[in-house]
Amino acid sequence: MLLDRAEAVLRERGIDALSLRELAREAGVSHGAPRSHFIDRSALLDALAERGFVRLADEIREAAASEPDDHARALHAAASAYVRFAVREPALLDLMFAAKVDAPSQAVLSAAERLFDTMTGIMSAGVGAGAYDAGDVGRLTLLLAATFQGISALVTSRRITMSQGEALIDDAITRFLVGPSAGR
Amino acid sequence: MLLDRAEAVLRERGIDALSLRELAREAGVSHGAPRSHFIDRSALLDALAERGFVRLADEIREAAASEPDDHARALHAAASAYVRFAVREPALLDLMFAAKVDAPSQAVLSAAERLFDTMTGIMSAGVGAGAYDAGDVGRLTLLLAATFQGISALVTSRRITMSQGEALIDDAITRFLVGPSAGR
DNA sequence: CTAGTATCTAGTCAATGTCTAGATTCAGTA
DNA sequence: TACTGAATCTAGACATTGACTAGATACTAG
Repeated sequence: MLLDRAEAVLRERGIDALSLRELAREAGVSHGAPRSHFIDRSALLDALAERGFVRLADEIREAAASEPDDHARALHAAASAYVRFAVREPALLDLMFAAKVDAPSQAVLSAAERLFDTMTGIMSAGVGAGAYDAGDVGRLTLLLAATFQGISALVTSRRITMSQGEALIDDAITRFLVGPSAGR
Repeated sequence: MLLDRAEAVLRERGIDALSLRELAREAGVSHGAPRSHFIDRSALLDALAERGFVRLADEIREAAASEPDDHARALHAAASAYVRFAVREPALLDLMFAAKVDAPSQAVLSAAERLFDTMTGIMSAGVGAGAYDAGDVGRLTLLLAATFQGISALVTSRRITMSQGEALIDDAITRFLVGPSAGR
């Protein structure tokens, strides 16, 4: 599909190299053809971001599901999956969390919400395991999302290496699981 | 200066609207004139990112300095300054932490390092106050930087509101200060 | 078979980044 | 003072791109 090819360009050569006309050329169609599918370049970018959220949500859900009996390990697996996604698709993650001047599209917003819902599910498993109170899950999930995204941003912007990122994950999750009981 | 005007365009209309030719027009010079100062559009963007890091570092240093006697309040002030910067300059912050396909320029890297050094200074004050061990400062500063950046990213990408961001700061710092003593 | 929708073609336009040759300005020096 | 060299700017050119349009073509549902 057109989006697959666009995603590959994004991955290999960054967002600046992503051109509607070049995608059309590669696909062997005329330069106006993509317009039937995406009215805008920004519509294409939105579609890419949307797919990115869905894929990222899938990957961390699956990672967490690989450790159903140990909440700490599940969190760790999810975080690791998040950072690995960031390393694999840095430009896409950038796009997903780009600062838009106008409001993000509804499709992107709901895809982002699906990611957040997935993370909420992972965190809720911790309630059953006694890691936190049910009433704190919302706030804590938000904090977890911010932490994952922050660590990933440091890695994709080349401020730290991937292995430093992994170490940060350890620190973050240790702290995450220690805090709630001691915190109040 | 040219960079001031570029920063204003970035703030008001986003990175896509930032055009060398338009800057030249506004400055009343020919379209080729900016080339004497910036060989590339990306060179201009790098210069903007560099300035952004310097300004952000100044702002959080000053914020933390306003609470010299209370480390927790200093951290809170720094975090709040960070998020306020993000709200004021979302596109600039995006630029500062953009995922580059090639390595970031040396100038940008060292400006980013100055921000990190500033945060290290703030954290080091916590050692004297007994909040953490000196040996943990490096790792904890990295985690703090990731947390600030993550919260800011959620705000600038419109996933959460600014006041939710402020609440997240509270949670993050509470957790940050509780963890170290209990964590090991 | 037909009507209507989806997709594609081909042409056009304005805007942009980049490059180049040459003019202009200006500070420091012989 | 006169000259040199660097910094800055001008003006023109070119390829590329996103956006828009009118019209052709393919495809699907009734």
